[in-house]
Amino acid sequence: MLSLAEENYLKAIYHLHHENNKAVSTNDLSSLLDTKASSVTDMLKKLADKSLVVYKKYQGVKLSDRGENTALKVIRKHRLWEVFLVEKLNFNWDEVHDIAEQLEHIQSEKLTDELDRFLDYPKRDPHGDPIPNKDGQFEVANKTMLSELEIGESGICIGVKDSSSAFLNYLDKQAIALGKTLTVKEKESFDQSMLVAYDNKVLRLSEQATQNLYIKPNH
Amino acid sequence: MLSLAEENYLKAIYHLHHENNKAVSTNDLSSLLDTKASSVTDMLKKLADKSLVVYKKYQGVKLSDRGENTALKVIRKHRLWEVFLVEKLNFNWDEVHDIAEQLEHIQSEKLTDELDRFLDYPKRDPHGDPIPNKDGQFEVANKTMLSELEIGESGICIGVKDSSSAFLNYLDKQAIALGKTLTVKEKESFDQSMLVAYDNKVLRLSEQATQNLYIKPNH
DNA sequence: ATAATTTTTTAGACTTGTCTAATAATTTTC
DNA sequence: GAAAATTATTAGACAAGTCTAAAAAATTAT
Ligand SMILES: [Mn+2]
Ligand SMILES: [Mn+2]
Ligand SMILES: [Mn+2]
Ligand SMILES: [Mn+2]
Repeated sequence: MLSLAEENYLKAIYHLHHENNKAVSTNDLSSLLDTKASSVTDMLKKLADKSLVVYKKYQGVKLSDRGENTALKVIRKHRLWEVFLVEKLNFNWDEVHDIAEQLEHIQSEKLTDELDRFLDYPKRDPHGDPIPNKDGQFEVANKTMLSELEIGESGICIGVKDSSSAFLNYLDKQAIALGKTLTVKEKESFDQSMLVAYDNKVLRLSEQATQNLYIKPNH
Repeated sequence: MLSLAEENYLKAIYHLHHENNKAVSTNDLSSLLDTKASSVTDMLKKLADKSLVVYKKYQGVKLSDRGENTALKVIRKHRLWEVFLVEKLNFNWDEVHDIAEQLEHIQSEKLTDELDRFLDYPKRDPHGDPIPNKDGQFEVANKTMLSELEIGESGICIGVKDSSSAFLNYLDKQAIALGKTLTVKEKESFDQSMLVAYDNKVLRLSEQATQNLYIKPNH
């Protein structure tokens, strides 16, 4: 059975690997996990000994099949608990991440699967991220960044890249939520900001905002 | 913030203290927690440094007010999660303890209180144990051991002392559940076993069984 | 009241996961 | 292609929580 620390490393390696599609560097792990690089090196050796990662000195690290499987289980739990907190316990989407970071380490396959059933097998978490099923499979959505849309194009907001409280609160304040249809009215070449229409309003969104909103484009 | 180990010690001290109403010994803690006595001594010193317990060498340990408060919070969480698992996730009462041992350490007051609300402020857990409210208060039931009842007396089964899987499974097999009315028909002085009537049957219960069933006596 | 037994504490060690400081390898710059 | 900068690893230390073995205190028995 894996420790909390080991599970967190596997999850971090999974996320970083699927961001850039190449071996994950010690420093990237160190900054994501908020630990020193030397601690990361130590842990990578341990994970390699347990055949959870493939690690060669100075060449970064990748998950083994077993490692990826384990990471997906942790991610599944994280996202299911986030759904539970929002759907059943009245939490807002900006409040759930830290608690899910704790709950994702609870060990009980029956608990996970019963929770999944209780929530009616949700496909996405409150931030739009896909929830792996019991076998680790999940649906990849057809999505682009809002910043990629051209003037006149529109699409449905289906997720956030940055799920920090700060960004989620900003979206709440602007009444931008998952499921809303956004239409690009103008793009400012000076600062890449956009005028975006939705509901009955038009709003200017900064580049930081448009580069963190996932859109399912219409057509 | 307290570690998982510290919380488990506080909870163990709480339970042992309220069993015998006297200072808790190192060996009793050691056997309940399944650690060596020397480890217990080490931890008691740490807890005393943090003013969570009152500890004097060779004289056992008691909880401070802060320590008792903390223990009650952990117990509250443990029992609320047990209710959740049974009421919402289809768990049987003999399957919930080990998972609740993990869930009781999740840190979020809002989570605990929302869970309480979601479950409709339950007063007792699946084993009949009282659930402390937000302020640590709980209802003490008027109860005796089944073994204390005289022939002809009856009462409602409201809890178990031993909540091991083995005992709970045995009760399931005999269809003895919380809420059932039991009537003592005979007591055997040789082995303290009892003939007990409930539903439409009469059953012989051993001393081990009758000393682990809590009864709310009629009148 | 001494001896024997039991309980508890101390001393020293080990594991996990982390850190700092120093060193080594790799990559970038000129 | 050497020097400089960056990235990664090693060496040695530390805190938490545990262990074994030995010593000390308390309790029980004679
Ligand atoms: Mn999250
Ligand atoms: Mn999420
Ligand atoms: Mn329990
Ligand atoms: Mn219980």
